[in-house]
Amino acid sequence: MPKRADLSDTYCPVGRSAELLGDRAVLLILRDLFFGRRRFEAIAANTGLGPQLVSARLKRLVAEGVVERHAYQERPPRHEYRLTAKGKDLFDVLYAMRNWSERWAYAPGETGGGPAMRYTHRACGADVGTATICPNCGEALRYGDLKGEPSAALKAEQAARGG
Amino acid sequence: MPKRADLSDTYCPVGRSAELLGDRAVLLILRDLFFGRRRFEAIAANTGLGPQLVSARLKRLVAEGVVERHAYQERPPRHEYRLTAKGKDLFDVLYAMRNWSERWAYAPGETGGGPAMRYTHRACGADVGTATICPNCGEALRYGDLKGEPSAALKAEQAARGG
DNA sequence: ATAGTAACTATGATAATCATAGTAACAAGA
DNA sequence: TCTTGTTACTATGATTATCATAGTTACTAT
Repeated sequence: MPKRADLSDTYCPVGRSAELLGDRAVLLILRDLFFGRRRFEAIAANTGLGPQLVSARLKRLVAEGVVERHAYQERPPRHEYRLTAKGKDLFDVLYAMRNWSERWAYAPGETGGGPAMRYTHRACGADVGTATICPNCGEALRYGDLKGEPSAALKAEQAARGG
Repeated sequence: MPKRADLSDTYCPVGRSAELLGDRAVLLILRDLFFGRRRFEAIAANTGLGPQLVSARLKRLVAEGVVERHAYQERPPRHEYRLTAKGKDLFDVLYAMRNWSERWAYAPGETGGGPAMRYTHRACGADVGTATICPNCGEALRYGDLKGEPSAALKAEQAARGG
C-alpha cells in the first residue's frame, strides 16, 4: 500500500485498534496464537500466509507488545511466539468476530447442524452458543473460561493445511 | 494487493469475518455508520479515506448485506448508507475493539483522566467503563443500550476533520 | 450564468502482497 | 563425511491495492 494517514495517534479508540486489527494477516495470526500455535512454521502453514508476511506481522505484534518472542532452545536457536497480557486481552475482539460469523456467515446446514466452533464454559460445562455471558450460570466469559471444539469440517480443513 | 487465498469459504468463523473485517477502511466506515454518519461525503471526510476507497468498501459492505443503500431524495438523486440487522450485529466487535484500546492504547493521562469515549447504560444511567455487562444493573450490553460521549479531545479532532 | 453541493469515477505514482526460491544453523542417519 | 531434514526466516520480481489529485454528473440556489 502507499503511505497512508497513521491512526495510532487519533483519539478515537476504534481508530487506534483499527491500525493494528484492520489487517487480515494480523487477525489470522492472532487466531492461531489463541489456539496455541506458537511456532513460525505452524502459523504460516495454517494461515496460508507467506513467510515474509508472517515475519513482518509478528515483528509488528512484538513491537506493539501484543506478542513476545521466546527462545525455547539454544542449539540450534529456535523461537516461539506467545501472547502477552495485552495480547490475551484481545480475546473479546476475536470472540465477537466468531460469534458474528456463527450467526451470519454460514448457509443453513453448512456446518452440519451445530456451530463451526463449539464453546463450552469450563466452570459449568454449558454450551455457551454465541453468548458473552454464560446462559447457564450467568458469568461473564473471559479468555481461559472457554473450551473450544472445532466441528468435524473445520478439523478436516486444518488437517489438510498441515496445521 | 495481489491475488490472495479467499477465506470466505473456510470453516473457521474468525477466518470468515477476517475477510471482511481485516481491513482498516472497513472498520473505520463501520465505526462512522455506528455513530450515525450516513452520507458518503461525511464518511470520507471523517475517516480521511479517499472517495474511491470509500466507494469500493461501501459497495462491498452492501454486497455482503451489512449495509444498505437508501435514496433519501429523488431530485437530485441522493443516497445514504445504513447498517442492516447483520451490520448492527457487528457492534460487539467494534465495542470490543474500543474496550481494548481504552485499556491499552492510551498513555496515562492522554485522554485527560477519563476514557476517550465514555459509554453510559441508557437503562440505568451508569458509566459502564470497559465492561460488556453493566456494572450497576448486570444486564448484557447490546447495540442501542449504550450512549456514547466523546471526550473533549476526540470532539476537537472530529471537528477539525469536518466530520 | 455562475457558483455550490452530493456522490461519486478516472488517472498515474507508490507501496504492500504473493509465489517461489534461497539462506543459516544445526541434528540425525547412511 | 555426506546427504537429507527441520526451523526460522530473507531475497526477488510480478502483481495489485491504495493514495493524492483532478474531473464528472446531476442537480439547486442566487
